[in-house]
Parts: sequence; structure tokens; C-alpha cells
Amino acid sequence: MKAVTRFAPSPTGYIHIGNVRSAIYPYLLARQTGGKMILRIEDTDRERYVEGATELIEDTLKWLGLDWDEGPIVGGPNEPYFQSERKDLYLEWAMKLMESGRAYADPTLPEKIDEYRKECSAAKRPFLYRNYRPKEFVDWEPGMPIRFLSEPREYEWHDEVMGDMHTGPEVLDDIILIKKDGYPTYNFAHIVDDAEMGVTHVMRGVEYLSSTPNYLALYEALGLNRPKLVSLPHILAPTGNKKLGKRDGAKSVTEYRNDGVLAEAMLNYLVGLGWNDGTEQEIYTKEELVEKFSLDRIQTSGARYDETKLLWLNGQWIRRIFDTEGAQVLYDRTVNFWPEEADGYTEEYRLKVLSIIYDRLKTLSDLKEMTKYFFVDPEIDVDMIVGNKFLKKMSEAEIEDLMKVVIHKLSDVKDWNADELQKVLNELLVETEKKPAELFSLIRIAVSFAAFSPALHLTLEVLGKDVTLARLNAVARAI
RNA sequence: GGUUCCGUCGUCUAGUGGUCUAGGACGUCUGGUUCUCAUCCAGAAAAUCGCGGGUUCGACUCCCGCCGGAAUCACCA
Repeated sequence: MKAVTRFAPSPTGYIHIGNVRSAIYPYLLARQTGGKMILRIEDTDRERYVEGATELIEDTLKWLGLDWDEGPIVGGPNEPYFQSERKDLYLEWAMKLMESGRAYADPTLPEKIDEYRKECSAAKRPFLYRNYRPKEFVDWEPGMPIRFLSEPREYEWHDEVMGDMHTGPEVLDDIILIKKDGYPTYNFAHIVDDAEMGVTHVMRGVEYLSSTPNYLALYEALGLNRPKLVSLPHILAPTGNKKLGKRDGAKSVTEYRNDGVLAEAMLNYLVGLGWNDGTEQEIYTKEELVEKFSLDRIQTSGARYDETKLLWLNGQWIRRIFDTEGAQVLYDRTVNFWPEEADGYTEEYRLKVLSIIYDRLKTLSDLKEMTKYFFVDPEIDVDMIVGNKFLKKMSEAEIEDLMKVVIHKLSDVKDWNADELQKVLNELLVETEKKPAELFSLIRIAVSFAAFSPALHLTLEVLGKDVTLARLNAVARAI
């Protein structure tokens, strides 16, 4: 069955990790079945509308590699894809409902409704608007909300994730269909649009589960077939038990892009939070996810967001891309992450740096701190040498002598490459009768003054003979 | 408060009556990989399967009750 799915965000801000899954899962299902993915912008709340939010949403989806078949930018047979531009349509449908006696214009003032509500809470009785419904209906005129005329009864339905559901009549109420400003509510608009657009699977967060009976009633009154309903569990904040939201500091998905997280890792992590294929596989490409995704393996309970696992996955993906697609492919992703000091250096040189450092990257932005000494001479810090745990046993005179031997030996190296350097370093070990910890630490620090660096012979190879010797000489003079 | 959902290592999870003395991954710890950091490899600690009853020869798995957590009860989505 070809699934027609949709992601229908309201443009009130960026997409954060707490809600992006309701875009990913529909996408995977649509692609897997050869169906369609629709992007629809639910901008019926004019007060919460945020300028530029639509672009932010589109940007996030594109970055994650989630393309859509119908929606803004690409268009489609059901244009427009902004609910604000489909306003008249909802009114037409509401009118039909009024004609068939399943909706009514409601002139009741909001203040009056508040009173009813307070009355109920004072009496510790659930507030149901249908108990206060006007006795006689008036003709609708613009500026008046339109309400659904509910018929209390039990409902049973099947949720693809949560299973068989059942609710009593107390959850049905006269929900607002059209607001006094003429715009539809989410409750009504999404039903009309999903029907018009042929959506087969409605996937959304579990928070809509309790409103489902009202939607079911609406489908019936409108003579529509129920789409398949899929409730997605929440993503929980790192601490506490609440769902992850912007208030918990939920970062936008694209903020991670700027922090050097790869889209592949982000997608991989997010899908795995609440879904697995039953095997022990941890790393999935988008293609594998499309192939293996299944609704019946979506988790029913909420999953806690854990950034450390995301970061681990990111490291895995960085290495995987380098190892399977090549240095150039990974390099192309790093262009914005090099330290300022790298300006002016060739791509060829940076590629070499990347090749020896990539396997210790957790995020691409680690490049900034980790590679500086490849581009600029480090500041000499003698304490770092004499205070080193392997070198502090040696006197300064000893260190000085050792430096001289090292400089002399390296000056004679003709073929400055990793293999040759490894050989020379080993000879030096024998000649000086020093332990690797002592000799290598000295050279490593003298050449980088960094907390850590790649293997010494590789570091020296990339630095080149001239730079290596210049730095060693400078250090020798400073001691 | 009403309604609904959820409950296995710290975290993400596997598990559909016996193969579970509960498996994997992240994280943590230990050791190895000629220096550092990381990768990689090997290993360890870590879950009385929320609690209590039942059904059964046998329950993490089925049933009931309880407890705990969450969601929702807007002219927001």
C-alpha cells in the first residue's frame, strides 16, 4: 500500500529534536511504500505566527535529507499548502456540516464560557461545552465561531503504535471548527486537508491521542473514511520526566549542524530513539532506514534524549564517511569548521591534516581546537615540557642535549614521509636509549604544544621538514 | 479531578510462557594498541524485569489490583 503521509508543522519557530520525529517517520513510510510525503504549513493561528519560520522548517528538512513531494516550493495538485490560503475551503465544509445539523453557529461570549467552566470546576465536575449548548440555534454570520454538534457515544479504534483504543462518551464535546476570526482550528482544518490531500497515515505525537475520538466523530459526520492513526511517543528532556520542549532548552535541529553534527548521525540517532528493527545494528544509512522502518516496531513509551549517544554516533559517521566514501567527501563537509589560522592554506594540505585527525573527531567543530598547530607556530611553553610527567625526571641540560640529537638526526632525513620518519624515530630510540614515552613526548610537545596530537610520525610528515625543524630549533633555543 | 497512555541495567533498547543464571548499544571502569588524546580491540561493574496477588508444571512475557510517571481536558497546534 502506497502511504500518503504528511508533516504539518505550524510556523511558530524552529524544529527542535522534540518534534522532528513527526517529520522523519512519515517520510520513511512514504519512501518505503513508494507513496507521497506532503509538507503542509498549518498557519491558522495568526497570533503565534513567526516570520521566517516556514523557511526555517524547510531548511531543517532539507538538511536532514527529507524531501517532500507536495508542499511549499515544489507545489502539487492540492495547492495551496498553507492553511491560511485555504480559509474559504474550511468554511464551505463547516457550512455543509451546519446544513446537515452537525454544526452550529455559537454567539456565546467567551466570558460566559469562562463562567461555565468555573462553575464546573467549583462543582468538581468535568466541563463539557455540549451541556451548555444554546437551546436554539441562530443563523451564522461572520465573527461567530462555528461549533461541532457532538453526539456522545463510545469510540473504538486502532492506533498503529498504541494498539486498540477505547473511550467513553465523556470525551466527546462541541469543539470549535471555525474561530471568530474566520480561521479554522487545527482540530477541523487538519481533517479537511488530510481528506482533500488523500493522506492515508496521520502520524503525530501522542498528545493528540485524547482528542482522537472527536476527530473520529468528525470523520463520520463528514462521511470520510478514517485514515490510519499513528501516535508517536514523546521524546523526554534529559532530566525530569517531561517531554522535551523549547523550554527545556531543546536545541533546534539545525543548531547541531552548526556545531558540527552530520545530518546522517542526527537522522540515525533520532530514528533510533523510539524505534529499532529488532537486530543489534546501531548504524543505519537513510536508505537502510527507508527499507527497514516499520510502524509496528515504534516504541510505545517515551524515550529520553541523550546527547552523548548522538555524539558517539556522530563520531561513527565521521569515520564511516571517511573510510567508505573517501577523504574528499568528508572534507567537503568540513569547509566551515576550520580554525581561522587555516585561511590561506591549500585544500591539499587541509586534506592531509584531516586524514590524520579525523578519527578523533566527535564533531566537525572539534577541528577548530584540534588542528591549530598545523597552521600556525604554537606559542612555546617551556613548563609544558619540563612539567610533563615523562620528562620531569630529566634535567634541562639532558633535555637540551636530547633536542640537539633529535634535530641533527631529523635534518639528515631525505625522504620526509611517514614510513621513513617512523624508521628514523625508531633509530633515535635506540641511539638515545630513551623510552618512547620520553623521546616521543618531547618531540610531540615541542612541535605542537597541544594537549594531544595524532601519531608522531604522521604529525611530522604533515607538518613537513622545514616547519618541524624550525619549531624544534626554536624550542631548543628557549630551554 | 475526568479521560487516556506508559513502566526491563544510569540512558536507548532486545525479549510475544520454558533456549533469560535477561542479550546488545551509549556512558562508566580496567587492560592492550612503541608518547598524548581519540579510534580500535579485550574485559568488568551495572536491571530482585515498578509493587502485590492470581492463572500455569513453569511468567519479564497472560489476568486482576495497586503504585509511580506522563499526556490531555483552549476561539494553540
